[in-house]
Amino acid sequence: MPTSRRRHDHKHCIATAIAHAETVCRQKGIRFTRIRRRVLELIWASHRPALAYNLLAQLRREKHNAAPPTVYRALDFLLEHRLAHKIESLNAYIGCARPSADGRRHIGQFLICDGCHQVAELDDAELQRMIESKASRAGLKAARHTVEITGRCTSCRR
Amino acid sequence: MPTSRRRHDHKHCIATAIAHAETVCRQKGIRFTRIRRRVLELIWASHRPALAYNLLAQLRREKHNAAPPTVYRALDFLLEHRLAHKIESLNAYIGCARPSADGRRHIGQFLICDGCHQVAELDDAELQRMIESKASRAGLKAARHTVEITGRCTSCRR
DNA sequence: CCAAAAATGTTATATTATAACATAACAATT
DNA sequence: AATTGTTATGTTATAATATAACATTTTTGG
Repeated sequence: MPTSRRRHDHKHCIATAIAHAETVCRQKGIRFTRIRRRVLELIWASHRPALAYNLLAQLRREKHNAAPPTVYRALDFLLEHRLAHKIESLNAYIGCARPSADGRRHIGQFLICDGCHQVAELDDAELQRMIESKASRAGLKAARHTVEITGRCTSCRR
Repeated sequence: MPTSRRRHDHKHCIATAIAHAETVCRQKGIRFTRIRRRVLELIWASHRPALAYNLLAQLRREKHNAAPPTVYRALDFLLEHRLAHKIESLNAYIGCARPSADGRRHIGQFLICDGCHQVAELDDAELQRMIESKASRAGLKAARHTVEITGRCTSCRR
């Protein structure tokens, strides 16, 4: 759980994520609009997964006419381009911490702490290979996977 | 994907699952009531995950006053005692195919076919060990995990 | 039987997500 | 600058998933 290291410079996390998103969007020729950018910033406000309606409430402070589709469309965009991920077991959204600048297929695995609710992302090729291999042996050609590991992080165990 | 084998005797699946549930409940001294049994039977009607409100609609045919809590309570019971599992990426429920008669902690992994929507369950110790080890190395003591692998089963690839 | 505990009934509502259609902004071309 | 197609956003309504809260019934164990 890298994010539990004390006093990490979180503004730097946000800035990096946004800069990366800009690069990706420029490269792909897709539009990083104000709404999409703002939603991504709000998601990155912490290392805890954000709920869609919380994002909406925050967005509304600045943008009175924001509605559910406003947020869900932005989320769909961010998920599609892997700038964010959905944590299925929480129905919540988190910024992608393992951007792959290249077009490589990226499938994360998530570590969720029960105590502080922080989430860290792995992108472990060995684990992915084992998953694909196990699936294949059972007759399924894996296209993607959801891996969410829940427990207690080091700080929360102290 | 074992369930895609031709003409498997599905009534046998159901009967086995119900018989197992009876055994488990007797052993644990918990109550396998009519509602709980019926919901488990409905879940086992196929190897596809069942949606809670579909279960409710079916239940209502026989039990006019069934309401959302009727189904969700039964589901909670079945999940708690690991007679069923929730597929998080689908918000749907499936019967547990890997009953452990002993009290052993059982955490499944799921194989989901995009084509026929059937789900098979693994209970792979090696995979679980790798997951726990990767989590541990990243500073998380894993307590449980959600592993849902999506792709195409053998029959659907033909 | 009686009291406590567990399960179910009942009503209402919270939370998450999408449908459907209208309008606006943008981009490329003339 | 006007035209046109495309993408993004606005807007209203509603679907789908899940739980809260409290009343009543059923079961269990003394």
